[in-house]
Amino acid sequence: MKDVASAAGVALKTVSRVVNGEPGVHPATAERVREAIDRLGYSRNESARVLRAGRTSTVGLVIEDLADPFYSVLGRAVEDVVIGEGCLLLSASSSEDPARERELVRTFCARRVDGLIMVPAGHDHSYLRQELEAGTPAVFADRPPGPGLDVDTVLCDNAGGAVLATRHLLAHGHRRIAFLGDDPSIFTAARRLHGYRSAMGHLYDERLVAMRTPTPGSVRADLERMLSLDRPPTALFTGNGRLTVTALRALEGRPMALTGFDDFELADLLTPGVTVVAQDPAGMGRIAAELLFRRLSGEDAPPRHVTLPVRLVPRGSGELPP
Amino acid sequence: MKDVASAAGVALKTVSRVVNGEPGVHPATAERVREAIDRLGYSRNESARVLRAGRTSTVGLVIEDLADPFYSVLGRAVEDVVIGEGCLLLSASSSEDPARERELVRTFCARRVDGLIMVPAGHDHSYLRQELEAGTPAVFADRPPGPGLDVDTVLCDNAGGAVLATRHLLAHGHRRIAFLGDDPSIFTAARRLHGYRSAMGHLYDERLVAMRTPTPGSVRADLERMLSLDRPPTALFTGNGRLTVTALRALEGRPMALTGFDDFELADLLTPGVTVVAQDPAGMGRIAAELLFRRLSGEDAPPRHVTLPVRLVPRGSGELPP
DNA sequence: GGTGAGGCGGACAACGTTGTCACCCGGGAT
DNA sequence: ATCCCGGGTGACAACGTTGTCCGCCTCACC
Repeated sequence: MKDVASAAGVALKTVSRVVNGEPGVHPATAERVREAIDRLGYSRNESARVLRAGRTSTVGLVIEDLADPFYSVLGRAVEDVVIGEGCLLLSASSSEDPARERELVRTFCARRVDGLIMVPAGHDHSYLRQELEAGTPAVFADRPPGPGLDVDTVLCDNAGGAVLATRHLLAHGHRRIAFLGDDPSIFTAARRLHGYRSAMGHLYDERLVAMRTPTPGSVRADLERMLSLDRPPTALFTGNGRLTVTALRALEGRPMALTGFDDFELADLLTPGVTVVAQDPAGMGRIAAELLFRRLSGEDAPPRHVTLPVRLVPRGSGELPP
Repeated sequence: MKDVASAAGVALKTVSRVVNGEPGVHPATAERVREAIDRLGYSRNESARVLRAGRTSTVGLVIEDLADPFYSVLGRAVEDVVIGEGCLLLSASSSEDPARERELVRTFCARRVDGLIMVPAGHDHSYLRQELEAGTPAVFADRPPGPGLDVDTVLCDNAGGAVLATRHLLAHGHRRIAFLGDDPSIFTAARRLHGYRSAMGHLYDERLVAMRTPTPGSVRADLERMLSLDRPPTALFTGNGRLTVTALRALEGRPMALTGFDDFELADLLTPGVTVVAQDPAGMGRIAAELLFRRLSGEDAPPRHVTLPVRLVPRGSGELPP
C-alpha cells in the first residue's frame, strides 16, 4: 500500500480510502490510485486489516471426519452460509478424539476465528467457557455440549427417529428386533438406544442389543451371536449409516428385515432397497451456521436448541415379513 | 500480552520469549509468566504474529464440491498433511464455476495463504501467475491448469484407466460398448473419452457416445436413444462415479454389462457388484499437499507432474456376457 | 576490589492497515 | 477584508507481536 501511495503520489491514507470505497476522495485522485493498484498488482493484506479490525471474518469448523459423507454434506452447507456472509471457513477433523478436538479449538481461537461450529467428541467442553466469555460464540451440531455448558445447539430427533424405525418393524410383524449401535458414550447412539428401548417396551431383550465402536469384525461377531440365540432376531435396526453398511456386508445376503438410522447414497439401489430414518445433514449445517451468524450480529438471547425432524423412508428392507 | 507482562511484573518481550520458548529467561521468571498467562487466560494473537512473520501457516483448498465423496476424501487427506505441518486449512467449493473459483483464489491470496491446492474449474488460470510470482505456490490436483501455466500437478491415469475399462469389456466379448461421459470441456472427461476411443479402435461408433453434464434426465434419454439403435450396446462404460450411479438408476434393473470410472462406496453390495476403475483420491490429496509443502520449504525445481495409477476392480457387472 | 563475561531483562522499531484528527485551500457569507 | 465552512488530503498513532540491540546485574576470576 505504501508503494501504491508513492506510485500514485498520494498519502497512504488516501490509498486506504480508495481501497475501502470511503467517500471524500476526488474522482481523479481515486482513478490515479486505482491505476497504480492495477499496475503494481497490489492486494490488501488481510492480516493487517484483521489486526486492526479485531474481526477475522473466519469461522472454524470442527467435525469428526471431513471424509464422512454425513459430515462432508454438513460441512458444505456450513461453507455456503459462511461464504455468503463474506467469511471463510477453516475446517478440521477431530477423528473422534477429544484431545485433538481441544487442540484444534485452541488453535482456532488463537487465530481469532469469529466463531466456532462443532460436532463435539467427548463430553467435557468446559475449556470452551473461557473462549465464550472472550466473545467467541460456538454452535454445536449433531451432538450437544457436555454438562455445565449451554450454547446454541442443533440436533436431530434421535430418540423419535429410533421409535419410528422400531415401530415400523413392529408394524410389519417383527417381535425380535435387534439393535446395533455405536458406543453408548456417543450422544446420538445413546439417544437412539433409548428410543429403540422405549418402542420395544416389554419386548425389549438386552441380548438383542450390541453397542460398541463398530468394526467389520465386531459387527459380524455381534450378528453371529444374536443369530445363534434360541429365538434369533427377525429384524435389525442399525444405529447409524456406517453401521447399516457394515451390517449389510456382514449379513452377506442373508435375508433379514433391516431399518437403518441415516440415509446414504445408493440405499435405493440395493436389493431390497434399504429402509432408513433419514435426517438432513445439510439442513443441520445450514441452521448451525445461521445460528452462529445471529450471535455474531449481536443477538444476545438465551441459547437456542433446535431439533430437526427425521423421516422414515420405506424402500423394502424394512417391510420384509418375519 | 501487555497485561500478562504487567501482571507478572516483567517486560513485554520477556512474555514473548516465554510464549515462544526462547532461551535466556530465568526459570523462576518463566514460571511467574506462565502463571500469569494461565490466570488471565491469555492466548497469543495469531493475527499479529502473522503480520510480523509474513507467513500465515494457512493453506487454501479450492475444490469443486466439498460434499462430493471423491473430493471430500481428497480434502481430508490434504487436511491431514496440512495439520501435520502445523498449518490450518481454508476450504471452499467452486461449484464448477470459474468465476467463483477465481474469486475464491483472490480471497485466499488477500488473506495471504501460504499456498493453494486447487481442483480447477475452467481453463484459464493466467490470473494465478501474479500470485505465483508473488510467492504463493499452487498445486493442481485431478485436473491440470489451463494452457500457459505450468505448476506442480497430480493427475490420475485417466486415459490409461479408460483403456483398461474398455479392454476389460472387450475381453468379455462385448463389441458394442457405449460411453457416457461428462462435458468434454472437463479435462478428465476428455482424457477418458480419448482412452475409450483408442481402445475401441475400429469398433468405435459415435452413436454410442454421449458427453454432457449429466442429469438423471439426460442420462436416461441418452441410454434410451442408444438402446433403441439397430445394434444397441451390450455394455456400458461410465466416465465418473456420479455417472455410474445415475446410469444404474436409469437402467432400472435392466441387465447390462457395466464398468465405471471411479470407485464408490457400496459398489460391492449392489447386485451384481459394480466393476470399476478405481483411483485413489486420498493419495491424490496427500501427494498434492506434500508437493505444496516441498515448495514451501524452498524447493525450486521445475514443476512436477505426478500421474497416479488406477486399478481395475472386477465385481461382476463388468464380467457379464453380451 | 576491579574487571570482563555471560545471563537476563527491557526499550524500541517494524509488520500493513485503519481511525482520529489536523491541515490546506477555495468560495461564499458576513 | 475577514470569517467560516467543508471537501479533499495527509500525518500519526495504534492494533499485538517479534527481531534487534542495548544495559543491567551477578558471578567468577584475576
